[in-house]
Formats: sequence, structure tokens, C-alpha cells
Amino acid sequence: MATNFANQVWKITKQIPKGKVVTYGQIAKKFQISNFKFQIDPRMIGWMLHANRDPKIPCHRVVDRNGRVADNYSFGGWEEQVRRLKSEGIKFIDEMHVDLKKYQWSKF
DNA sequence: AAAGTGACGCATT
DNA sequence: TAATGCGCCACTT
Repeated sequence: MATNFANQVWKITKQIPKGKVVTYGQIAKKFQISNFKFQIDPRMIGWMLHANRDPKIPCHRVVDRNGRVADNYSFGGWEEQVRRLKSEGIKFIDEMHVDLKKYQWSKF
């Protein structure tokens, strides 16, 4: 940990505004247009967050491209992730899907 | 030091 | 429309 790559992931994740979400693909894409010469896979993004499970990082604001939360969420399962998102004002289409049209952070 | 593992995404079948 | 396969690289053991 504390690799350059991990730091970037965390940095980006921390920048996600409250009440917004981003997809793994978005983050991966950002690496492509950034300094990174490597081709970054969406998998690695989630992998980093899961492997490090740092409480300081709002990883509940990261969902997949369908707006679905991670079923293997580290801090108490996906229901905990849903609970956190709801407490930020995010509404859910169904039990596990957020409304990406409304809440996706498109600042990238 | 090497191998296994993985919160995804896209193209193809 | 749903299911399957592959790509890709850091992290853990």
C-alpha cells in the first residue's frame, strides 16, 4: 500500500462530493487521461478499496456502471453501503441500485 | 520470488 | 435479453 497508484485511487475517492457517486469505470478512465501510462482496469479500483478497507475513504460512493452497490462491501456488507448512501440523500431505484442519472459525479 | 485473487466493463455468443 | 469469456495489473500470501 501507499503506492502511487493506491494514493491516486484514494485521492480521487476522497474528492467525491457528498451525495454523489462514481463508477469504477470512471475512475479507471481518469487514470488513462492522467499521468498514468498503465492501462488501468476497473477491477483494480475496487480491488484497492477492498484490500485496504480504509475507513477514512468514502468507498460507499463508488458503484459499478449500473449504479449497483458492491455486494462484498467491506464495512458490514452492501446493506451498510446502501444505508450510508441513503443517509446522504441518495434515493434508490431498487434495493441495490442508485439512480445514476441523478447522482453520478460527472466532474471527470 | 511466484502464483493466486479480485468491489468491473465490454465485446461477443 | 441473458450468459459467457477475456483483458488487465496491484495486492496478499
